[in-house]
Amino acid sequence: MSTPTALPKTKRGVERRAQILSAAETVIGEKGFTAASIADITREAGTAQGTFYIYFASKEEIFRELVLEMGRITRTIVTRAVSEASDRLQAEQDGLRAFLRFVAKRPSLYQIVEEARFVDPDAYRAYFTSFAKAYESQLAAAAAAGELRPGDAEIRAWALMGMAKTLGERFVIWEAEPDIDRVVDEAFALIRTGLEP
Amino acid sequence: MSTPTALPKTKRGVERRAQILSAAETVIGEKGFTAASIADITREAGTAQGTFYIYFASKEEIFRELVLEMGRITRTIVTRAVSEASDRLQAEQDGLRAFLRFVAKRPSLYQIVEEARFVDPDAYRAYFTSFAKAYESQLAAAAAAGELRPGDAEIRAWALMGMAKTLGERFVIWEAEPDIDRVVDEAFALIRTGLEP
DNA sequence: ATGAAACATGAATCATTATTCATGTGTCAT
DNA sequence: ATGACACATGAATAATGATTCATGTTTCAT
Repeated sequence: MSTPTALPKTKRGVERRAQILSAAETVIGEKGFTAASIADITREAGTAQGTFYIYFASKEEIFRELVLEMGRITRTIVTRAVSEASDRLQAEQDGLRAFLRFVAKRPSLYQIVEEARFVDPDAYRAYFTSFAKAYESQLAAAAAAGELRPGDAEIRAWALMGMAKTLGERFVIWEAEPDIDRVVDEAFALIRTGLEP
Repeated sequence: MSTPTALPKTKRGVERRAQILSAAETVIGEKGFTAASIADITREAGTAQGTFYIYFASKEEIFRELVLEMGRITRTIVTRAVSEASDRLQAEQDGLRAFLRFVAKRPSLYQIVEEARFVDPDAYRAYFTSFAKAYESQLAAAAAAGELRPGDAEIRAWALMGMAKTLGERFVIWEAEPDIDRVVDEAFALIRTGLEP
């Protein structure tokens, strides 16, 4: 059922596992978890169906793996983008842009994280909570340093994450030719100075 | 397959249909679309399985119905809350509060709309797009009237919707005893004046 | 070079569930 | 009050697709 499958021990095994994982990203990202069958995944990977179960205990397990991968990548990308900023407001703008570019590049992983809400709620929560924790402490530090207007860092973190998520969906995923810079500029203006005239 | 089922013609029929719809909201809201079986739904409704197909052509059809219902209710609730506001900023605050209260009251419908992204993407898009259209025109009018700082109304609408959605999930759905007023106050402060000191 | 451990295969199994249907019972316009 | 239509039943059907397994083939430490 959920015996955590051991990692492969040969070079070939490592490659096969990666092939299958990548195929799963493609297929599940396109068709969704339920519609994507193991047969679809192994066909995409170019292996027999049984091979799947050498590397993953279940369809759920490979899915969780994809969510974890997505978490690692997103955090890395955003952290790197933000680390070069001179102040916190600049970091907000850079982070948003990096995130939206990532969504444009890997829309499938974006889809997968959202579907995790239903397929693997714990993984979903962990993904956002771990992101939010880091985000929150950055915001709190910046506010304490007077770089931001005072305010609740936790609520801000989630509000800003939600904004980014939905902008990514609407203006990147749904758009044939996303204009990321325009979205970043407008959204950042809102984040920076608000709606009040 | 998808012959749109005719509406019931007797009083009993109308009641049964409503029973089944309500049971579906409960069961699908709790277990999710895939895990919720027709048997679960009819058991909850207290009818035989076959009865389901007198009123709905398929599991997908009843799901779409629930998404549409959610759309009607959300629009009604938010529109009503907003219509009493004296200015647009006040409307933002009132609308957010009304939305979060609704989420607290009907978490199942909230879940269902999010799952529509995978089960019925058209319905999902229609839900948010129709909401966004109205929201956008309100924001545009308010900006033109000088009640808001100038800015792109479409991007603003989606950014604010995204914020509300995620705050609802994190601070209402995930929280045993949501403190909606606190969330509204903090989020509104962000919306009003932004992060800049 | 070689054999034990790893890996690969794909057809068969097995469980789950949406949907149908043949046979009733209830409703309500006349 | 009654018959035509609407509704109700739940067991049978049928499709789907995850998982297993018996039988090979490949790898690599020795």
